[in-house]
Amino acid sequence: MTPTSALDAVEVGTSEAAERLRHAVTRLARLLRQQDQGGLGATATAALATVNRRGALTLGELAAAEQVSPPTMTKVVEKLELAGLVGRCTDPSDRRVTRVSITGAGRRYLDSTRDRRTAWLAGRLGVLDATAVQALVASLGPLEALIGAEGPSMPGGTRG
Amino acid sequence: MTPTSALDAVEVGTSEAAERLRHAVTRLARLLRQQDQGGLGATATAALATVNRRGALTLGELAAAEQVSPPTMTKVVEKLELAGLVGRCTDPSDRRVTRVSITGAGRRYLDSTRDRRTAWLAGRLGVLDATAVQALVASLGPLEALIGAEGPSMPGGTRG
DNA sequence: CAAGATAGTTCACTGCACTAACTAACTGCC
DNA sequence: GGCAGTTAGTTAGTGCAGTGAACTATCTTG
Repeated sequence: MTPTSALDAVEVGTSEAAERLRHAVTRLARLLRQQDQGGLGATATAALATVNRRGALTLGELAAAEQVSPPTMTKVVEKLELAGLVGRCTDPSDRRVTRVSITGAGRRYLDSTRDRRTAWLAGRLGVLDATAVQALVASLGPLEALIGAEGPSMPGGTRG
Repeated sequence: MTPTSALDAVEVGTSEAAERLRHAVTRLARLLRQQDQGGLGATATAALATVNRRGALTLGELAAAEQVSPPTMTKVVEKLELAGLVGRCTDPSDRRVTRVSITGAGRRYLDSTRDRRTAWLAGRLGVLDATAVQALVASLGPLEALIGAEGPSMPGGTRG
């Protein structure tokens, strides 16, 4: 409780920053979800993007990657499969395991809807000045590190 | 469509940034929600914080501030009132209007749970290096501007 | 083959959010 | 002063996302 250094100030700042970040993220997520209506849903889209990025994954891996529980991912994949965007195949060596892979339609879907999906957010980014956008872009790496995501250029090291 | 300037590059970057931001925010929001379990819920907590920050608000103002629909806010305030954290009083000049104000218990609740609520996030912030934290802190303003939030030091001008 | 572990699924439930429809109160007009 | 129109909030009904517990099917080990 008595770190007589700059860390103390950082700690205080961290708490406030956490509070603001929490608030901002909560609301932005709600806005994003509202924008997404009529589509697959935020989780399904994110899962599809992850499958596209990382290739054939097991259902469990995908659930872990998207930080949802297995039952949730089962339903998400079900929906994606119904839409023809992913395929499920049983792993021949471990027949319990289901591997999920993206289909051509899935890839096309991601391509064709990327603009629409990001249009709202990109539009709002567009009205910010360059400095603000730069600040946001600069925060993406830290944000992904915070989540423990395996985004582009993550050195790993999740210590949870 | 032919902005022959740095704006073009910015546009391309914006789309990618939007995609990454979307993904990051979606997952971080889910993580935050998972952490919040056992409490009031993210929306209720955020609403309480807003009431604390901005003083007595009408239900509609609060709904707009938190970007939820009026019925949702009705239920949120109901819950908060049930917990004794806010009070409702009818505006004497417009008896349709309900003004929501925080109670002492509400203020105490915010104080006493702030650490716990932000502990997880602050903890994760803590393992990032100073540069990353700075980048995140620097992004808070832009993030709030993006949302259209009236956070600290926002010049107002909600154009909705 | 029996016993235990693991991957995925089904089931029943919770919680958050929405739209549509309703009530109560205020405003304006005749 | 009383009735049409508007505004604030609530109630009712619905959908979706996510969970935990229990179940099935498969693999592993003795």
